[in-house]
Amino acid sequence: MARTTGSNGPKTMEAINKAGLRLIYEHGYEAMSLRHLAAEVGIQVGSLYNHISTKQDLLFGLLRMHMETLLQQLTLALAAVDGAEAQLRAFVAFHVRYHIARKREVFICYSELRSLDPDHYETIVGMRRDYEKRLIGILERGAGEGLFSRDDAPVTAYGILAMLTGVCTWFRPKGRMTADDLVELYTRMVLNAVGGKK
Amino acid sequence: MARTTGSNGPKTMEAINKAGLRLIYEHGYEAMSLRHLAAEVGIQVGSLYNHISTKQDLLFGLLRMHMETLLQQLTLALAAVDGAEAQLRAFVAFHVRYHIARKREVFICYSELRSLDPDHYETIVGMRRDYEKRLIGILERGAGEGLFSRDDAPVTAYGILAMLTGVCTWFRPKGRMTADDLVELYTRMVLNAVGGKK
Amino acid sequence: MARTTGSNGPKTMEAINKAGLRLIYEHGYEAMSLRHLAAEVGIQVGSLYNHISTKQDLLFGLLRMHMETLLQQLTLALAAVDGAEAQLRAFVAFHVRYHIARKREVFICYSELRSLDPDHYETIVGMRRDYEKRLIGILERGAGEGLFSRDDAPVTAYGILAMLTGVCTWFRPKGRMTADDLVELYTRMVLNAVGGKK
Amino acid sequence: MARTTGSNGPKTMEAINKAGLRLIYEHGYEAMSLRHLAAEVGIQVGSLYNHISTKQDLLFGLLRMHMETLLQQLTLALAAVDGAEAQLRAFVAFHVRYHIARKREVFICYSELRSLDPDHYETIVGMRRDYEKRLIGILERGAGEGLFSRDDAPVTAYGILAMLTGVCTWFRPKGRMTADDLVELYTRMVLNAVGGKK
DNA sequence: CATGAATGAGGCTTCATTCAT
DNA sequence: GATGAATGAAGCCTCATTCAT
Repeated sequence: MARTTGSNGPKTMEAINKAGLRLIYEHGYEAMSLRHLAAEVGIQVGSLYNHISTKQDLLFGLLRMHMETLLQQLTLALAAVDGAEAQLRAFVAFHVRYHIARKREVFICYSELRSLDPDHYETIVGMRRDYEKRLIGILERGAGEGLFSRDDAPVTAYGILAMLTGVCTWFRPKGRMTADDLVELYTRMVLNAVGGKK
Repeated sequence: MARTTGSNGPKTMEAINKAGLRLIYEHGYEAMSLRHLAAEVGIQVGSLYNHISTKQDLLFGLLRMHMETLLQQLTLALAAVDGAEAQLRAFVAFHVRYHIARKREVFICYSELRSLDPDHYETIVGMRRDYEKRLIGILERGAGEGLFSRDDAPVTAYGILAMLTGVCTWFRPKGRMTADDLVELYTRMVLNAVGGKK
Repeated sequence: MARTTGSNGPKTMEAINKAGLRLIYEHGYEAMSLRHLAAEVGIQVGSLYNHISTKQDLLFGLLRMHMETLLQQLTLALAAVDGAEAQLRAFVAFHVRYHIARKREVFICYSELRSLDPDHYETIVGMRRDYEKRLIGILERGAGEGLFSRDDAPVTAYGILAMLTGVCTWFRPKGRMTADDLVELYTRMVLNAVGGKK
Repeated sequence: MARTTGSNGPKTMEAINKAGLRLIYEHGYEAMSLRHLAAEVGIQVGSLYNHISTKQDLLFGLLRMHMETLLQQLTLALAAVDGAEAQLRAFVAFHVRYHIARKREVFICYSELRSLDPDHYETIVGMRRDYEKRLIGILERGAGEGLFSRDDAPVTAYGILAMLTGVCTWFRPKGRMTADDLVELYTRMVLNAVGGKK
């Protein structure tokens, strides 16, 4: 499949990352064999090692790149707006859209954490915690301003994140609902869920 | 660990299920070897086959048993109450408590779906769909009675389920929050999220 | 080759050791593949692992067993005689005969030291040093009694050992010389070499 | 190590030989990878092939160069003296000093014989036999003149060679003994060992 | 019911070598 | 002369599964 003969260095690396992402998503890291990956890229198994150092490194590379992009883009998305409510809206919209667009990266970043070496594990989990702290911060600011409920902010955040992240499990772009509809619905649900006034 | 030498038939099967559940939870189905499992149970690899027919069957057995229990207990929990709101409260309470108590079964029932043979996959996914339908039914009834919002019930249900199920990822019994606190908080959040009056 | 079908456990282990010894002797540890070894034994490669834990362990097992036997037999050989000269004669006779009889074990015990893991290396080298000390002790006792020269005993011992050990490189049982002839000649050379009177 | 970037042709070849000698000495021919060698030289693997034709050729080149030098130098050393005893003394002194000075070349010339292709093997072994014949010749001449014992000259020679060659295994320049001391001691031992008068 | 030895496939990784640039 | 990407074979080792005892 996808034989990119005559491909040069960078192209091959890119092809490995792309195919690797898909195969890990579909079969899981443990279940994906490098044989399979190489076949998908259109090279010999041994040739993979001109581009990656180990199978583990391939996984780590994918997850780290994902987390870096995620954090970067979130920063951009939140920089644009002021006020706790607007920021919560922006967070929900960004998170949902990003998770729909990159459902495979997101999925393996959760499901394959346990396949990481201890060091790599710590790195990724640390980045994830940074991400969560952004939402927690918004909730706390909102609660401080009397906009949101004063419930435990981390636990509230975990609930919201789980709910929003769930979309990459079931959302289908051609389903009953558009991404816009979904963002609107989930924004309303989240605002209601944390709504202090009432 | 758990070397129960001299164990007789049913006890061994039980030990296999218990150790299998833990090992699959900790390492994943693909990454768990029968050698590992046998060592944990305290028997030789070959002896496993006096109790299970294949590795795949062990997984399927665990997942099916889990889903059967889940559905059964949900039925009991919902049978006790009347009215959409009370049923929604009962659902949230049941789901959260059950997922906290059986986090390993719940986790592998999501994460190892892809490790199932096609037939087994259909069976388990079918049972899961039954479970989801119970919540969807409650939401629709509540919407019909004007208690809940009239948003897309399945999508709303998916959001709620994802949020509630998330607890088995992060909840620690000795953490800041008791299970009761958590149930209360999440019940409120869910009711707010679907609350139609406003 | 050498298909011992229907062979049971201990027999297989023995066959592995025997074939392993020969192959390591002929090709060297690094150059001997487990494929090759398994074929020689008449089993599949994977089946080797029912008897050995790693390739390294196979090597270590062979070397340790060799050194243990060597030390044991030397003790027996020296226990039978009294006096430094008689002991030196006994040492030479024992060493030459043993090294002729077990030339393969002896050879790999020198040549494959570097293939051992650090721990295993220390163990074997330690046993070798014990062996050398026996000869050094005899030389020192003899020198003390005025029978042998008073030259540096360890260096003298190394020279003697190298000379005697050399036999396993070139001695052929059907050659010009019998083992008895060889023992006689080398005994005389060694006694002359260390002879103090003069 | 030894990264001599910008090295030109002959220098690179020299660096390859030097590093190759050391790596083969330390790890063995089979265990030394060209990757390892290239890294040591400071070039890429592929670049090695601008200087050597195969890995086997690298080995053969090292061994042949060693044997040529050895034979040449021996000729020089023996040309200087007359008489069997003086020649034996010269042989011992030369052999010990050379083997101390070039212990790595000497060692691999024994240990890696088996790694040579049949043709290369014959060439090197032939040169070795030439070398041995020089000592055998001396012993026979000495025996003919009544200076040495009339024992089997080749076997006597093998014993002497083994003893002398052993030095490259254990001799340390900063040890208890200087090279001069060693030459003196071993010369005496050898003369005693072959001494006919007595 | 448990054992341990066997199978055959397949896992990740390294290797010597080639060759277009 | 050097590079780096590719090859294809082979390395050690682990796997799920079977079966005679």
